[in-house]
Amino acid sequence: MRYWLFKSEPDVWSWDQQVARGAAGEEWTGVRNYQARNNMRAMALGDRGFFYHSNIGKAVVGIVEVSALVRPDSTAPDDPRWECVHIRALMPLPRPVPLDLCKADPRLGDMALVTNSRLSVQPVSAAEWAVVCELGGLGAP
DNA sequence: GCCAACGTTGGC
DNA sequence: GCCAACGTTGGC
Repeated sequence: MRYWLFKSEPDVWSWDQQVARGAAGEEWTGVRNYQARNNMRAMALGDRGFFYHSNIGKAVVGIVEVSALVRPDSTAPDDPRWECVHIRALMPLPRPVPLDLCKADPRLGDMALVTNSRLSVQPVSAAEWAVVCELGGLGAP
């Protein structure tokens, strides 16, 4: 299983809205960046991802799961370049992990969230995944 | 609201 | 294929 991070501005699409979709999940529309799209092409069913609130909040707030493989983005019907996966909410982080906490943690120095702030769909390493989960109050010993 | 960083577009 | 101009993202 691989790990990812999905960014959303909460006034456009928030964690609460994602949760409200339940197990049905939701199409992750709107990505118009090749790197981000390519990351979605690399996703497998059941891959996990962080749900990150950009702009407002600036924190990792929850965990999602890839619930449908990449397919054409329904919001770009005339442009076959753009594709997206579906994701569903699994659980919130007991404590949201703010961006500045990620920046301050030396173990996350290479995380794309820290080094490439403009990429909206990012890969997360297994080590980074474990650190953010720990900071968020999940799976601590 | 500003602006730096970055990606994309299009003229040459 | 280069690169200047432009647009967008997202932190501050």
